[in-house]
Amino acid sequence: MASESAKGEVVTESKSELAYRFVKARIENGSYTPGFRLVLGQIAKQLEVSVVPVREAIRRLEAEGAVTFERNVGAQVAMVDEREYFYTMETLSLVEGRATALSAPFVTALDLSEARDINAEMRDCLDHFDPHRFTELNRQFHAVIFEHCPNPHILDLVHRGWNRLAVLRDSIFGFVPGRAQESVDEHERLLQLIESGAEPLELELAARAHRTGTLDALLNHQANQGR
Amino acid sequence: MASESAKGEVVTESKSELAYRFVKARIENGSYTPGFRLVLGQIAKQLEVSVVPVREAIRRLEAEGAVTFERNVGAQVAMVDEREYFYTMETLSLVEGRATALSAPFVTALDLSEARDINAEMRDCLDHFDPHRFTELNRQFHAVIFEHCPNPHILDLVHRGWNRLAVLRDSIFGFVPGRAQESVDEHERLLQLIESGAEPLELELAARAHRTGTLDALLNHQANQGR
DNA sequence: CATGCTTGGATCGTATACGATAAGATCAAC
DNA sequence: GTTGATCTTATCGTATACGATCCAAGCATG
Repeated sequence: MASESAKGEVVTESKSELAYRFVKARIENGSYTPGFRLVLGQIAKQLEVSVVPVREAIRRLEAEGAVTFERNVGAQVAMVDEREYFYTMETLSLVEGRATALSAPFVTALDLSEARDINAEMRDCLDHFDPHRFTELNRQFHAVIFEHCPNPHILDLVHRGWNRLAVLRDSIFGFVPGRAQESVDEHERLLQLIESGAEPLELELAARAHRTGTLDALLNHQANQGR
Repeated sequence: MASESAKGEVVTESKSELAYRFVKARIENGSYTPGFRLVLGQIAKQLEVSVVPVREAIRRLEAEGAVTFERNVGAQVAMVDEREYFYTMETLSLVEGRATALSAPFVTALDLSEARDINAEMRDCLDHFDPHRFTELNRQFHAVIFEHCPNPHILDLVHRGWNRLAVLRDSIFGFVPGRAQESVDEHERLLQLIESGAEPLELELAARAHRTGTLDALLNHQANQGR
């Protein structure tokens, strides 16, 4: 009874969970790019676990839309069509808007301060030109607000959307000139709306516009580059 | 080489898939009600398969939000708070509206006719008072339209929402007096809009209102019953 | 030289087995 | 009779093993 808890670490992480986080992290940080083939045995060997939990992790990711899995053939990181992607982002903005409005009443002063810290660090990223970190912080920013969302189902829809977006994160996101600055400013405005107890609808529309703004900027940017 | 294909049946269904459909069907038709405990070994025995594919199926359902799974404790059909539920439906309506608008250009005359057949059968259900079948047909109706949705990610958000709603389907849905009739009429109107090549925005709003109408009716109904 | 068949290896799919965990039952002490 | 500790059992979590499947490379045949 002493030996297993002697590990010091929190004992609570199943192998399956480990594999899940492992693969998901690599997809999100771009090590595994869309189309990358995920071989169960390989991953299992890397993590020094058997294939069973790895398989389970992969199927979870499949259910989340981050990977595709074909019977007797194997899994690969989901491929995405950029055009589809933009529509998805826009639709996601509808859900995010709602989630923001629902969460607002439960956001504490501490959260607001934390969010402002994150936002400040995002400004720094603008100067240092660190798109990767910027994107990460952006996610954290919204997470601080959404973590209070009283409706887990809606929150789940948001997370699912994020998982999808995650696959292309670094290839699509990054800095669209000028937009990142706007984005940071809009964050501050969102916080002020929350702070002042704005009407849910006003918040919803503001949050929706925040995402839509990014989308428009992205499309313009790509159009200007002749895509 | 002869023996395995001699089964006549389509060989293509993994045990895991079998288990997945099995459990999901029972959740949807109400055999497994929210809170029902899903014991891996039991299900495995019923299906005459080992626990591994069952486990995989359960985790998939977990990722879809239909069941909850606690480490070393087990799985159960997801519990839902009705209040949360209504908000979820409303938010889902936003996504469904978008999905409808995106799908419309690809809906064929054949689809329209099929949809009308389904809708006619829904009218029959009104007479025979068959809520279960009505709900099933309702899902089919929308599936006929959505199957053309050019954006799999958005479609996936819709399906995920449906999966969540499925858990409570028979306890929440069913007939709200008068609403079912309206619903059938709105379906016909939606079909006409699609047929006439209406603007995407018009379609989106109409489809959104369709869902929202059901929600309002539901809330009123429950309020009148003193809930 | 092209085409179809055979064979081999890599990978997946699932069964079985066993250790680990948690929840309830039993029993002793107060 | 209540409380607390120990024990039992049901169930989960994962490793290992093996059969099934797919893919590609090589060979035979026209």
